[in-house]
Amino acid sequence: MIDKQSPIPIYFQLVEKIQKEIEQAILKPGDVLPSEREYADTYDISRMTVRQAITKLVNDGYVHRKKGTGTFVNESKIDQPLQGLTSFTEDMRERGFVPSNRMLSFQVREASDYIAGKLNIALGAQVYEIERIRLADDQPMALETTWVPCDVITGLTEEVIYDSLYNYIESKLGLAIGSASQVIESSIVNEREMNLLSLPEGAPVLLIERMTFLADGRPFEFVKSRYRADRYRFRIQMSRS
Amino acid sequence: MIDKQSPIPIYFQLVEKIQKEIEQAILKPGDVLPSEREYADTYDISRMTVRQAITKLVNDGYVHRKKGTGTFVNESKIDQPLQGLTSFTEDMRERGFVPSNRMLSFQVREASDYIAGKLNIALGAQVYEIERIRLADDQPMALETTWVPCDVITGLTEEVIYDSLYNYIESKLGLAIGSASQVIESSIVNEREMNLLSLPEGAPVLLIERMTFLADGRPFEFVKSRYRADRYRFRIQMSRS
DNA sequence: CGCGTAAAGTGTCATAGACCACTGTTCCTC
DNA sequence: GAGGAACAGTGGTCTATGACACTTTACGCG
Repeated sequence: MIDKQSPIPIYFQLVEKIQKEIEQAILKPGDVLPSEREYADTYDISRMTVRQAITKLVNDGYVHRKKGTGTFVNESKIDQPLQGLTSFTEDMRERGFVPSNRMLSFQVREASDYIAGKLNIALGAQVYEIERIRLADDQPMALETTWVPCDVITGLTEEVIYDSLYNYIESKLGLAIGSASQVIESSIVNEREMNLLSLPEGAPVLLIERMTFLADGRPFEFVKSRYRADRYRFRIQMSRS
Repeated sequence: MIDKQSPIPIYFQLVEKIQKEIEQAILKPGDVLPSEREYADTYDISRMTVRQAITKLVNDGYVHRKKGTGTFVNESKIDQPLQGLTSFTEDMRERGFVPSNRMLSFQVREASDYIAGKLNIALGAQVYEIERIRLADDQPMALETTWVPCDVITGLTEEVIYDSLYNYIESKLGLAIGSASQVIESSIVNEREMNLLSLPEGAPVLLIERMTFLADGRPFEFVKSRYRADRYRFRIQMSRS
């Protein structure tokens, strides 16, 4: 288990061992770890070395110590960066739904003042404008309009859109997606949305505006979505510092 | 300088001493700290104790170590909680509003099944339940109910709440806030909210549920907020990977 | 049976010494 | 002068040990 001859420090071997046990649910949230003295005896190493290992696990958010009681596995692994930037397609798959689209319109047009400003492109530059209904398990989930500058994302077709825009950008164009800035607000459906999303009058919807940037900082997408509030909740993880 | 008889641990006295020197610019960014052995000699303490102090400073982002070279003061610690996890108070200040509260109720009670489950505490354990109206520039912005387990956050008073809970936890209790998980959804005001938030019937509100965790993984706060959709938009930044 | 106290177990703090790998300097050789 | 080897200093790792404070459990007294 612990190889004293290995060039890998002993304390680090122990860190990895305990991490693995937590990930494999051998040690579950709330469980007590063996005591420091016990680890020291078991592996015939110094207690200070055990301490060094556990201190690292504490700093990494895996466990916490309780004076006079023991060391316990934490509830939520803070470390897991599972909650990153995802597309609708990825988002729905993660939630266990089968995502699909109903295309309403796909066209190339000149950017309006508003859109050009958002995407930081010249007024009147060409953009793709895509409007579609987003479905999850064939149920309408959201109405979405997307604007993409033609000179940044080239060769866009309806087929690409049916698959996954993000996948196309990363796999086919070889561009790295960097970050996104989103604004979320609450609203009431208008008449058009009522019909398209099969909602009654006065139903609440979640408005999400998203600006997405490539890793080099160029904006490549501006999206306005209206999600059915009865079917969709937006989840995020955030951390201090 | 270092008092071995003090109940304050030696390593911690050293941490504070070095922190002060950095804050008072006696040690400037880029400067080398005295070596571990030098500290040990100067204050006649063990090198391991010095090491413990410096390790804390490394974890807190004050300094970094360079093998075979020395320990250096980091560049100015950028105040970073910006796009991260912020309280209502911090959030509003950032947006240029003056935040305030109108307390509706403040009590200690037994956790309901639902709340105990959320906060991962024993059923019937004591929690603070705080309900208040959040104001920005004296205009009602949100209705918020907060549950805080008594055994995790001790000594909570109305005065503390009027100031800032997060500030109290970090400054007074010395606990580090770790991460939060939020769920955002859209809804329509109910009658009670209508009156308290001065909204017309059928107005949309943004529901935000937040679970907040200490750095050690313990949940310390569960909040349900209802924001006026006409005044509040939720902004987030996220990045890939 | 209840309550307090003792014991056992835990993390916390601290000591002193040792060897290692890495970095920068100094000095010697060619 | 250039190159390399030796050296001194630094952080990184590890051992072995001890005292202390806090928490839970067990026991024994009343």
